[in-house]
Amino acid sequence: MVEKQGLRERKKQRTRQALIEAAVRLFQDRGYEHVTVAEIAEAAEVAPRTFFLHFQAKEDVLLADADVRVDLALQAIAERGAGEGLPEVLTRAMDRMIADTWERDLPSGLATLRARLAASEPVLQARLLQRYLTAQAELARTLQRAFPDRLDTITASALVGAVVGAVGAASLTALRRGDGPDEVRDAMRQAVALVARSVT
Amino acid sequence: MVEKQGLRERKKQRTRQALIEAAVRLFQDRGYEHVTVAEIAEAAEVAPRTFFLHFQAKEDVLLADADVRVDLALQAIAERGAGEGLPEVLTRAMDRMIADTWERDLPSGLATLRARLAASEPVLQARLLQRYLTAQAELARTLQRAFPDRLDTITASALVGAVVGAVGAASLTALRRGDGPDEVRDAMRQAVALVARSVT
DNA sequence: TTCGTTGAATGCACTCAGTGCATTAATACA
DNA sequence: TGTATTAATGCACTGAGTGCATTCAACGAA
Repeated sequence: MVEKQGLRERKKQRTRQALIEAAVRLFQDRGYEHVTVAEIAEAAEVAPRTFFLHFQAKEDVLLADADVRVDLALQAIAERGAGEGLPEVLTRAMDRMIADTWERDLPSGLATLRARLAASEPVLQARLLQRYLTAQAELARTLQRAFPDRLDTITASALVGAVVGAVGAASLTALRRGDGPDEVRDAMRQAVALVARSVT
Repeated sequence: MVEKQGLRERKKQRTRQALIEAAVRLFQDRGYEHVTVAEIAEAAEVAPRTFFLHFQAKEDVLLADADVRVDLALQAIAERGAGEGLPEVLTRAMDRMIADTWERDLPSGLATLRARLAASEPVLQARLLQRYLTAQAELARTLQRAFPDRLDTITASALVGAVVGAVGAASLTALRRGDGPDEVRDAMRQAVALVARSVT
């Protein structure tokens, strides 16, 4: 698993990591808006121009590894059991994503900061939800194919939009009021359950 | 209803409208990223600085009347009748927004333009989402205050997130496949109905 | 070991979004 | 009429992000 990459690649990753760590530290101290890209670069001991060699935009330094776990959800839909109905499949798919988020992102300190900053900075918030939106279309298509006689295109989109919107809003609200990992996870589950009820 | 406002206010609105129309036209012709604020101002025959007197940011020119629609929904919640339950109020609030969208945005092509631009420009997509999130929080707060014994903070957020997410996804899907105003409106209504069922 | 190739990092100059501040000129109002 | 507002403007500035040419260390083949 651990590919012994070349020295060049390792150096590149080291630079990238230095930028992330510098950014996180500075954001923690002074807030997202009050830190310039130039300052991040200086703290990481690279040229300002180098920052944009690794990240498309300032926000991306925080979202770099916050990948949307779409594959897990798609897989969960594919694993549909014989007698399983729509609400069960939907709930299982979302639970899979939530569990992964809870296990990997929420307990780690760095991820908590990311969540906190994302909850308070509109720009970050938007970028994060944008990723979920991109995933929505794919989820909707897969779900419709799994329940072709139950869902038309519009209903499938609406349903996925609803569940993603609900989970997003619930987790954001929980994070904003300072909930811990367990409460945030519960809020997300509650949101899924709410939407699942609409397709009983 | 038609307040005869002072000359100063009317002139201000005329400037604002000129900026919106110039922006829409230019965006249509050349795409969002390839139009500068300076060019919009020039086409509207005002100084560049004036643009930011009317809009906080470049993308706000496309969401100019979104605030009005949020107000419509808030008002609909406030007008809650004696025997009206949560699903009725929610449906009425969303219907009010949908009707306004259908009457004003869909025929003018503004909604289509917005959807098309948002689909092709990630930056714009992120910013538009950000605006919707802000509106969501306000709606959730108001809805919770209207049904304090029925909704906790998380459920209120999840519910509003669900309905906004559903309507957004449904309308986007309808617009993407080239539906006309009536079909888009019906798709949005269908999405609301879906979510409303979860709180019967 | 040598030498040509690759690519990460850099420097420079540039565009554009957005802000702060002071000023102008037209409207509102007493 | 004279005074107070305020929309619009001009100017100078910060900071994000890009295009381009250059440098130099790592790479790989002879």
